[in-house]
Amino acid sequence: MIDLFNTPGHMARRFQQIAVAAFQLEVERGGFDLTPVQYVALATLALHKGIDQASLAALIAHDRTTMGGVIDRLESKGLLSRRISDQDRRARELEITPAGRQLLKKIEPYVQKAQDDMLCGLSKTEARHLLTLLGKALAGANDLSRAPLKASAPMRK
Amino acid sequence: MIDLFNTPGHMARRFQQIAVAAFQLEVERGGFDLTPVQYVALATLALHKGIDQASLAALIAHDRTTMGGVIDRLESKGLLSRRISDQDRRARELEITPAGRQLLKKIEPYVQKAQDDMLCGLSKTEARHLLTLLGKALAGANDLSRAPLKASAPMRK
DNA sequence: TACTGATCATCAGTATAAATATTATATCAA
DNA sequence: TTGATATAATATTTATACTGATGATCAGTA
Repeated sequence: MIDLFNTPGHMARRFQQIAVAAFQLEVERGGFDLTPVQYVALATLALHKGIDQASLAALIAHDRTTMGGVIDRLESKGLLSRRISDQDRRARELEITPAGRQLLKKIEPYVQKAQDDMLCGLSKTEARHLLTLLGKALAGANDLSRAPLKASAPMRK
Repeated sequence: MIDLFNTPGHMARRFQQIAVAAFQLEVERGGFDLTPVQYVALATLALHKGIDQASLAALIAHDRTTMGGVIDRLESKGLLSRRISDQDRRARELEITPAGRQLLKKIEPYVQKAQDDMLCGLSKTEARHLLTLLGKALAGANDLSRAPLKASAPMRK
């Protein structure tokens, strides 16, 4: 019989569950209304002006279908704008709005606090060690998920 | 600016994403139709005959509401049965069916394989170390999530 | 030009996850 | 026993995540 509670699968789910809860808690404490995924998408967009949805999804290892909904919600909050690309009429060019940029700046300390919170049971050294091992595991198993992480925007062959 | 890709939050999401994908892949390869959550619920039920939904949810650190849907799907697959408790007519007593028990037995090697897959980037020693650190982090931050893990079924005050 | 294959976005469907409200039932305290 | 409180399950809403399919468009080629 498998010892469920010590499997990487079960621990992965718990860790993610705690990560989301910590994020929500801190961000709400700051008076913001933003989910973890929305934050990551917006923060990444801030660094990649004019990127399209599929490329953004690839950058943060998200499914492109899921990303559509995330973008919708960010757009309706006025945090980004979306327009059809001149170069490629299939693609939507995304751009962060001034409101989005301002939100990112104000929310950052709360996000940082949440990151610390979820590792509160570990020493500084242990925390660093955990992130290193986790990073190595992710790199090794990256291709297993539908939305593997790509180092940069997908190449045109 | 936060380095998103090395935050515990982002890594937690990726790790969970890969865990689910590895599980689906192996389980499908074995010809089964079961999600990770459904598996954990069923395997835990096998060890706790006659438990009610809320207690099962608490045992595996799941939200009560979410568990309702999971149970529904397991019931419709004929893997468990549900009846109103004699002791407490609010509660539904759950019991794994013979079909459920048989499925658990047959699916186990595939589940085990998935657990190995998601750590394929690590050596045996590193994998053990990662699980230890992850366990310690979870214990320290357990109370942050809405569905904290409880050692046993919730106590009656 | 017409064809082929790939890509971008979207849609429908299923499942997980949590928050909130409601209903039914228990339990405790006055 | 009654009234307050707690709990079990359900329903509803919002958000994430993936599968498979479709339509529009693009790039390269015959």
